[in-house]
Amino acid sequence: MCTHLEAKDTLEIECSIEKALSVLGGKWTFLIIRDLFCGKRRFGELRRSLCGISPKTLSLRLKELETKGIIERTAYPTIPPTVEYALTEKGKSLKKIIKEMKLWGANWG
Amino acid sequence: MCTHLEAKDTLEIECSIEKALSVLGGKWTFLIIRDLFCGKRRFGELRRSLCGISPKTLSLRLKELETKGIIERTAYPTIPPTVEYALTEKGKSLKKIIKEMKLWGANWG
DNA sequence: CCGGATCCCAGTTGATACTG
DNA sequence: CAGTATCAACTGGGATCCGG
Repeated sequence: MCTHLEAKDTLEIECSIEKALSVLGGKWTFLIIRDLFCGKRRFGELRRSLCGISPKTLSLRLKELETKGIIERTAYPTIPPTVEYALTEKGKSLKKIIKEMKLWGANWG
Repeated sequence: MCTHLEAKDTLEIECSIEKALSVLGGKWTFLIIRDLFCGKRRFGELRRSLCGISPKTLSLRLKELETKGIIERTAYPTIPPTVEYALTEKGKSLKKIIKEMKLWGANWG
C-alpha cells in the first residue's frame, strides 16, 4: 500500500518527504550541511570547500537554512569581518539522512 | 575530523555524498522514486501523482534514472501505448535514504 | 581583506499545445 | 497514452563592486 500521505489523504497535505525536500531540496544544500557536520565554518571556508559554488548561491542557501532553523549564523564585529555558521539541533538531526546517503554513494555511486 | 573524501583526498575524487547527489540531486527525483516504491507506475500515473511536474521534466528525469540504472522502463506495443516504470535492485537500495527522509520530515518538517 | 550584494548571462524548469 | 516542441519564467554561475 502506498503511503505518501500519512494522516489525511487530501491534496493539501504534503507527505513527509516533500516536507524534508522543501528544506533540503535546493542545489548544494546537502553539501553545505555535510560540511557543517565537521564543525563551524566561515563563509570563505564553505566557498572553497564547496568547489564550484558561487557566492551568490552560497549566500542564498545559508539564509534559507538559517530561516528554516537548520543552521545558526554568528557574526563578530571584527575587521575584516568574521562570520561563522554552525548546525543547530534541528540541523544535527539530519545526520542519519546524510549517513545513509554517504553509505549509498560509497556502495552504488 | 572531516571525511568528505574517503580514500584519497584529492580534488579529483568526489565524496560519496556528491556521488549520491549526482544521481538523486535533480528536482523531483526523490519524489519519483518514492512513488515507485509503491510499485510499477505508468507515465500518466506519475504525472498525476507528482502534482505539478511538467511532462517534459518527468520525461527527462525518467530517462536520467533509467540511464543511471535506478529504474527500468518497459513498453508494451499496445494501442494506445502502455509504458511501465519500476525500480531496479539499485533503485530499491535507496530505501533507507527515503525512509530516513520520511522520518525526518515527519518529526521536524 | 572578508562577507556578501548586484548585474548579466546561460542552463533548467514550467505551461501548454501538439503528434504518433 | 506517452511523450515531444516551443516559448516563457526562474535558478544558478561568474565577475565585479562595496561597506566595515
